[in-house]
Amino acid sequence: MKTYEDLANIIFPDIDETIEDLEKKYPPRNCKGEVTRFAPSPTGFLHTGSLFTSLVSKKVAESSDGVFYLRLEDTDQKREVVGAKETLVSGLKTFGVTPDEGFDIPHEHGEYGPYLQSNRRNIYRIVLKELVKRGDVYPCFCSSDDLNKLREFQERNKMVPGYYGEFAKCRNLTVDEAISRIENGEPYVLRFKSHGDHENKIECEDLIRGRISISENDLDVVVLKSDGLPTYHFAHVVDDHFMRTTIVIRGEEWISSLPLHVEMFKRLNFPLVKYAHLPLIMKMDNGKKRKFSKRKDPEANVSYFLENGYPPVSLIVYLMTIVNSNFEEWLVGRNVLDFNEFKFSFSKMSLDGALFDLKKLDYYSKEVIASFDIDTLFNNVKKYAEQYDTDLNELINRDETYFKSILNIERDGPHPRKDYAKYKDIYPSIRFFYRDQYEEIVRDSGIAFNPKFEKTLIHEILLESTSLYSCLDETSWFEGLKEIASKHSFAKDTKTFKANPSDYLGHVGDVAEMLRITFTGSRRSPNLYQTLHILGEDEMNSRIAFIASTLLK
RNA sequence: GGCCCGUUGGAGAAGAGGCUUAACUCAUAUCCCUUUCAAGGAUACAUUCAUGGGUUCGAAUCCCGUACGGGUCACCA
Repeated sequence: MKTYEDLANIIFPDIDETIEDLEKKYPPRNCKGEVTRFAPSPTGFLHTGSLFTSLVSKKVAESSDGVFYLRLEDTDQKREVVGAKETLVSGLKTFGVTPDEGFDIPHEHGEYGPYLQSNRRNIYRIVLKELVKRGDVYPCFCSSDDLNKLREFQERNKMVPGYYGEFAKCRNLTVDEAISRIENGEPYVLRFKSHGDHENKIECEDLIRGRISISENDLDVVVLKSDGLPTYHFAHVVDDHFMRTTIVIRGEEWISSLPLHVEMFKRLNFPLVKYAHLPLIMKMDNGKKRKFSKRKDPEANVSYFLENGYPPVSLIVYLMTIVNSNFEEWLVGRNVLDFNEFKFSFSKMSLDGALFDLKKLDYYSKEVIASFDIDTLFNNVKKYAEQYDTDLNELINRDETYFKSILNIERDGPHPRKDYAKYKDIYPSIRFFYRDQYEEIVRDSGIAFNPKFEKTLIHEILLESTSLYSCLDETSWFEGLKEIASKHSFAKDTKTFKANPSDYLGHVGDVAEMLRITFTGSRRSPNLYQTLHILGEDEMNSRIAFIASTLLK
């Protein structure tokens, strides 16, 4: 007659260490703050929702003088994607949600590692060995086929599906039988023997939701898969205990497995961590709310924002508006770039999923871009262009100083221009500054002067305007423009014109438009005077001559 | 379907029994400013808090039911 101890030794012949040893190896931290973590699995890109979760985790640690670490949950090799680890690490860095400790490339850092779950195999096996000894974990030889049949049977009979109670066949196997099947080479998994009863309710405390009452877990879940790696549930309990996490911050989708986790903590005699379950970020789809989807929503991938040239802080600021409801009010009257000084609190967190609002992102992104000083802006744009925007990059490389002066139009003063929500918007609106591009614009879309005015008149005004270049400042330049306008029977300002429209051909605005179209090929452009001086006198004259010649054809 | 969580304007939301004529931000609309645009300024936009009932002198706020939305039921996390 064999014992659980024999079983444990057969399953884990190489394990000598105990939970006790692990407790000594990973002692409680001497850190007064909260210990939080971000624990993604390397199955693809950095998800916008994950960024949100990690942002909150980072904020909580930061505001309590604690630790925020990164742990990679790579226990599902089938889903693992090459390069995903790097993407995750670099993603966090570019968004400024940098961990204090944990997984990193090339080397992880911290005293509580390894921070890559596949390297923690032995830790799980040590804990598991003890659980087998205690009879809390048992081998299960059911095939996925058996499991499917069980499930179908349960569904047919309208029973709760799952491996539990009387349906948990392998839980009642004798130790002798289990041992002989293992020795026969039969594949098996390890399951946790639940003591729970579905009829009993337990109360769980959630930092955001308060008390949640849920039925006890009664499922004998798999804790060790046949490939020797643990499942999420088990790894979560072991890792967050030995890495000394104090608050587990994760998505709302985990609430339903909370009873299982609570039961495991109890049976392991580990003090229960605190939990905070975050609302999911949602998306409107055909009038229905649903959670962000990897496949359907490009914005679910954080790189969407990078590719479009949103400054990373813009996304973070936007996410902050969802994180805490009082953030926006706090921000009023402050510089957006000071967003980091905001104090996070769980109580100001909403309970239901927010719809992702691109328009609001754009609004804050304009604020962010307008708040950058010109050098920062220039460097950011340059980096963006190098990576994602070849057209823009080509223009920048022609002459950086020239490009910088374009970027800097109307950025001084109390109300800097806010025309870009993302760097992708830059190229189409500034390319007219470059001669070849300008000619392309004129060729492709033509020159559309207001047909109200005679071509000869436009021609005359254009030629006269060349003398204005020497004006020393914008005021005198504009005065000069008014003189020209007035000379040709245009009102000097809109008001005068509106008072007696029949007395005039038009107003200065019409005259300015002629110049604007001539220089930029468009009726809309940034400040004309500054534009003119960036182009330079020669270029101005050349463009006037170019357009003027077409007028007299 | 079982279980869990949630429900205040188009969106994010404040609100903890009387101070709410429901804050603040985005969006939208109109007006002002203005040589165009981007801004900036002003105003408007929920007679009502999913719904039905209850508790109370008094409810968006407390209780119960209903509806709706979301999540979850894997050897995925």
